[in-house]
Amino acid sequence: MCARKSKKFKLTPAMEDYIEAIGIIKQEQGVARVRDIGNFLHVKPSSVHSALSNLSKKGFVIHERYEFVDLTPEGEKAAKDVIKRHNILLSFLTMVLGIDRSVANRDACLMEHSLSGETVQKLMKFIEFAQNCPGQEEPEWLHRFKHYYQTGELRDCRKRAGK
Amino acid sequence: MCARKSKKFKLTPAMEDYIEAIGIIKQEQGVARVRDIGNFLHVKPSSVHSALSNLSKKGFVIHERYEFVDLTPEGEKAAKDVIKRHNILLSFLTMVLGIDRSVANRDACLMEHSLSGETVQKLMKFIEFAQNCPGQEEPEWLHRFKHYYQTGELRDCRKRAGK
DNA sequence: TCTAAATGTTAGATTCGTCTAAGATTATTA
DNA sequence: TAATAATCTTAGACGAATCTAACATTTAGA
Repeated sequence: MCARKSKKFKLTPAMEDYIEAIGIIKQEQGVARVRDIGNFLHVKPSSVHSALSNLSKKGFVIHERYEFVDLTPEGEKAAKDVIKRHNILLSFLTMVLGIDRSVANRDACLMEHSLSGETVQKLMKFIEFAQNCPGQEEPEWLHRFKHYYQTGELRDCRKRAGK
Repeated sequence: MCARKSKKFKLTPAMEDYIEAIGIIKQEQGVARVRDIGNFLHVKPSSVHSALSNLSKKGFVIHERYEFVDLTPEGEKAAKDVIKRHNILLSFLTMVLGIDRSVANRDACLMEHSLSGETVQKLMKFIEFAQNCPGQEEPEWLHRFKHYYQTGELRDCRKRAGK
């Protein structure tokens, strides 16, 4: 339990952040520049540069001197994957737990690198479950949770029918 | 969104891991030695040593040459805090999402360093809510989620009474 | 067009967390 | 108790991720 040294991830959290940033910036602005990435991640252009040359060697980004930054197909795939993890966490934190969006975003940014595939899957299903209960804006159990959170009071959690 | 460089944490994830390990080992075996900590975290004794001298300078651990390792009151507090975050995540992953314990533990180890106070609070309440629904081993909504997860089928999520 | 501002790159330093290898100390046991 | 085993410490190296400061290139405006 709690071993240090990940092994599991080919990409470090930092590298995932760069790839994610490039994906988001490209999506928002069409192209990504060194400066944009630096602003997005709050690091200096020189840091971006060294990260990019690393990711370039590893085959995730394309970056010619003084040019725009782009993702390779593998980079695109990685970006989509991190962004998905981020959004799943964000949805859970805001929709289910009712956490403030900015706090939720910060937490999601940090946690998005640590989720196993299994957890991503199940969390996604859980959010779907919370969203898809038909015929209402919010399912009853979630409403009850919010009530419990605010008042500390557990209202009728009646036994389920079968079993 | 997604700024690198935490600023927020006085303790790095690595340092939190060391403190947590010491707390757990002390709790299980009475005393913690360099070697135990190294085994626990899968790092070499020399790494433990340098971490300890760092934590010692910062006032979280007490460590005299060739002696057992101990936590200062501040270290105890920090250990309790991380362990709590770990356990909350573990409970959520296993009990609510139904994730395999070993996977859940691995995820919890990585995520435990990234939870804001607000998220810890709400997640704890959520688990209490799932546990404390009276008169049953598992609340109905959780049962429904598991059904949904296994079959993809949403059973009657009836409208809640009021509102 | 040519110069100033913006942007990008390079070199070199720093911090963190790890390692290996060698030596020091403590514990065990023959 | 003396040799051996286990444990701990030190020294030095390395990779990752960042920074600052100086320099190069591109872009845009006068």
